[in-house]
Amino acid sequence: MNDLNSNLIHIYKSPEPLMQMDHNFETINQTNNDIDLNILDLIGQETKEEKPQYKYLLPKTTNNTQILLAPNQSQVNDYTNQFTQVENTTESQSLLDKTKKKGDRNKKTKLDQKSKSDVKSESVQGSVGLCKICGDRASGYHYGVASCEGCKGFFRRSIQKKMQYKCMKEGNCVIVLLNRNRCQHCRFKKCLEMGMSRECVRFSNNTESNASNDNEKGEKEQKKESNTQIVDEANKITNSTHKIIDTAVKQLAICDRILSIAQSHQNLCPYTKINVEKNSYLANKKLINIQIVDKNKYKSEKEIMDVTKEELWRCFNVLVNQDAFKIVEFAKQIPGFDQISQNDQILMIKSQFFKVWFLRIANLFSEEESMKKMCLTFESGHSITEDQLFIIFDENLVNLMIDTKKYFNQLNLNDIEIGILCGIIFANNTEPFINLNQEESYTLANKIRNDLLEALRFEISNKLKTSDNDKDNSAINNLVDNIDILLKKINLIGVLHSENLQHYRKCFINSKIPNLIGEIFDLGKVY
Amino acid sequence: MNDLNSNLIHIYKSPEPLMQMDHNFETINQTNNDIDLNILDLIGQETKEEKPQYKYLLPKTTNNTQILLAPNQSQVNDYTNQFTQVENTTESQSLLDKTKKKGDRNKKTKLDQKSKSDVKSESVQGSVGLCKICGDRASGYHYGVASCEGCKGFFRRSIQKKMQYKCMKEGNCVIVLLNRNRCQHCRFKKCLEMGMSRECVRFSNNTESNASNDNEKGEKEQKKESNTQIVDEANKITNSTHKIIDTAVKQLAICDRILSIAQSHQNLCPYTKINVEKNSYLANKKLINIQIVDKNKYKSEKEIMDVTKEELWRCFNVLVNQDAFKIVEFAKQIPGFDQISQNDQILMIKSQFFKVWFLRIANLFSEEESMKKMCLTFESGHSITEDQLFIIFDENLVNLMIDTKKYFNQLNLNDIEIGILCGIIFANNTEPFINLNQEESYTLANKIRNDLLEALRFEISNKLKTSDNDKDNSAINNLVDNIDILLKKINLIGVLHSENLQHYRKCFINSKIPNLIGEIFDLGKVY
DNA sequence: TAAGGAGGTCACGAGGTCAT
DNA sequence: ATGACCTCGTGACCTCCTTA
Ligand SMILES: [Zn+2]
Ligand SMILES: [Zn+2]
Ligand SMILES: [Zn+2]
Ligand SMILES: [Zn+2]
Repeated sequence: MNDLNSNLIHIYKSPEPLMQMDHNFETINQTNNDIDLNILDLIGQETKEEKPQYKYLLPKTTNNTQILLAPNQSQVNDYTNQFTQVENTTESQSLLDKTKKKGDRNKKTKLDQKSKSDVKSESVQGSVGLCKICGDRASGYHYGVASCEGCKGFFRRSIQKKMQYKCMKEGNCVIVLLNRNRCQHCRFKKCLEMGMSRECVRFSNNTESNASNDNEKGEKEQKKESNTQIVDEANKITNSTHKIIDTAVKQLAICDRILSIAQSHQNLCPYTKINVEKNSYLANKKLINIQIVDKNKYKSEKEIMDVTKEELWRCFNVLVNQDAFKIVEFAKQIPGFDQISQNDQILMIKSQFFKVWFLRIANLFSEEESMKKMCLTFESGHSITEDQLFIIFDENLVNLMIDTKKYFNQLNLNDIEIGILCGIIFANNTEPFINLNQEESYTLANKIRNDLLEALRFEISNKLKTSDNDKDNSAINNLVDNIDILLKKINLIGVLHSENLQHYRKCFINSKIPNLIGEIFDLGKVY
Repeated sequence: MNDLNSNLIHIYKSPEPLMQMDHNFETINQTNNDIDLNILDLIGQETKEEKPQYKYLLPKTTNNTQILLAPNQSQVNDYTNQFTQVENTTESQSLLDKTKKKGDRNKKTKLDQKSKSDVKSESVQGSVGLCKICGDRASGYHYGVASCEGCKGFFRRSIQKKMQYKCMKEGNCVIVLLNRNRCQHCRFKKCLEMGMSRECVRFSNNTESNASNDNEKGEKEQKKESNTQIVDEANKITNSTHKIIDTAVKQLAICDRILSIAQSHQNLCPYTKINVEKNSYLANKKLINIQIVDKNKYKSEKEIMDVTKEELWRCFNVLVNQDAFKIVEFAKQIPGFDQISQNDQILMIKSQFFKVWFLRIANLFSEEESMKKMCLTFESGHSITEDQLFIIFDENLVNLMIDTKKYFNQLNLNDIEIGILCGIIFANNTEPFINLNQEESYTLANKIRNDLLEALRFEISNKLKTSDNDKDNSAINNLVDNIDILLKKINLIGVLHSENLQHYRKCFINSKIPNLIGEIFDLGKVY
């Protein structure tokens, strides 16, 4: 019967069965299974009744069909469902679980989501490599095998609920990231094949577990997969594609961030190039001039100076106060800023306010042609001269402001970059946070800062984009470094300014200070 | 009031108000609007009561705040919104909204007894926006597209039940919420157009901040004129990034398609290189030998030949029949094939069967060393020689088969490519469809074909990938062209074979033909 | 204490249900 | 047939716990 190479001999016996085959030849006769099948059985019945032309088994014989299609059989009609989970209704327990969980869900509070959006998956990546089951990025060794969160969870659930899966195809589905959810049976099978085991002792011995894994891996992989080729390729493509997508998504996020903050800035800062162009404050410049009418009232020059100084200081504050609203609003619109506790939002605004204010208005801190002096022009058109500034503030501060402004000019920043920088300055707060857990505020602020730095770099590299790559990078780095210097200068301005404030807090206690500015600068509170 | 360049003059009048400003200077006094504001008003109240230190307006003065933030105020909320994507419910929103939003952060805080529906609707709307198909409120991403429950269910039913719709108009009905139930055909069409697909399940899970953003962003951007520069730049980046993502997603879909069809092929075709290697049919080759025992029974040589021919033909059919089940099954597993109406599925299988069969078995249609003749080996190990084929079929057909086989060898296709090609051949059907609206079947078949061609090209380019790009493309194009020639040859085989069938239909009416093959080849029906 | 794996949590979206 | 609502599997993220 099993003679290799033995030819089959058909021996003619009688005309009725024209030819007769020897026993061996039965193997190429129709097997029993085949007898009644026709296309419709294979294609499956449609609900509507038509097509009498394919009449074999047209009446529903689902059972027959099931039996007859032995090999691939039970799924014939289910292939449509191949994405659904076969679901074996592990009833009672799971139902209980669910209802309970539902209760929990409602309890969910704000605490988690702030942290949720933050960290994302990046923390997990790296070291471990790829999931042995599906090729996704592994998050560590789970149940003895390097595997991803998905396969880990899947295996845990499968064991916990004692799931019984059934394959819709031949039980040899290829499992890769792309399709790992399409066949639970084969996924579970592969988990086992790869050596997953719930009993796997947790911290037995690293080397041991590694070794055993490797062994099993070796064995299994040999057995496994006629289609390693396919799997490898799929994994390769999937991974590279995911990388591309990750990058692109990240870019989109950055772009989104830039757009957001740039718009906020443009809308809330009257001193951007675009807004200045539109409104021409400079053309409407109105210099502030303070004259003491009756000088005799005062005993000394010094007293007159003090009075003048105080009034200038007051005017300055009134003018700054008008910007203050917008600056505070801008801070609030920084993506992520509102995640920080209010205490610390206020803290950050207070500590960084003057720096941001300066950077915003730097564009309108320029030389008055007629006077050859620097002149600071506000939105309302009122201007304060360099000389007046020297009256108001410490000499060092004003000099630093002028110096910084010059440096600022050299960098030739556009509105977008300035907007981002304002955000960075806010996030750069170095005052100790006062929230219950400072750490959280610190983390949040740091995230904002890093995100914005990333955005800044992206924006810069976009601005400087040319055909030459290498040159770009150095140019970018150069500009970034210079911006860093600028930030340091501005930071120093902030420091000097707050020193100045100390003086005002002591000397001009009764000055009428706008409330917002008063709060920001801690003025009018020291009685 | 608007004197350009008019300096403000502060005239000292009395010591009490140390200085007095002229009218103009009032403009740099606090405006009424500013009077009551402090940081907390701007930052917004936190629910817990703390911080007495910022006492201005600590009691909720939401209305005031609104009024006071006069200038950009109504937008102010918008800007904030743009980060959280809460749509403007166009109500008398304002700070109310703001506080609500804050609650909203914690997405499902049902503790807030408020109106459950409110919270829910907002959160739903906020997170995904509108249904891409009908404009209703989307309930999430379904089948890859932001869509409402209605469209989701509609698409699911359409797929599950393989519905065939027909448009009563021109097939270009506009689908909106109000009329979405008027024309199923166009609704389904729009679902597909918007990218709904069962295979394309959304993968990236951190769409929270990105995916939903971009569309709405786009709308908003158009409204803003002020900073076209930013918008342009952002749009440019966004668009290019989206293209990247689209490409990547498409790649994933292609990869999925390849994976799916390659696996089906591997599972259902015994003649793939891998399967042959595993099972070594060739080693078990059993030649079919038909001998007429009693030659005297027949009058002429011709009669004997006819008898032999019929028996060989019968054997051939039995053997092919065993493959037929798998071939039909394979066809059904072609992604998208089950969307076609059953009539036309059957039509396609019937018209393309022999071509696919040949391509599948081509690998085992090879020269028998001992005989120096071509020999066709089936899964069961039974073989049919070239000579026998010449008996069974027309000389032209057999010659073409041999020629095609040689050409096939030159191309050195791998299993994956052959699998995809089998799919392409099925989809290549040129017989007129018999479904009520042929157009639909045609469209579907064409889509399958194009998808598979894309997949084939992708697979080929992957296979041929080297460091050199240009060379690749020409190599790819070359191979694609050659495959095209192969397909044409195979097509001709199909044509010749069906001509041969005509003959058998007439001459061997009483042959016992396996049912499936009988139906596929329309045999045994012509009484 | 840090590292890292165990199990738990819950938003999300798949398919299902049933009053309309 | 439709779609609001339901059930439940999935996996990214979390906390807890063990071990070095
Ligand atoms: Zn995995
Ligand atoms: Zn499976
Ligand atoms: Zn819809
Ligand atoms: Zn229509």
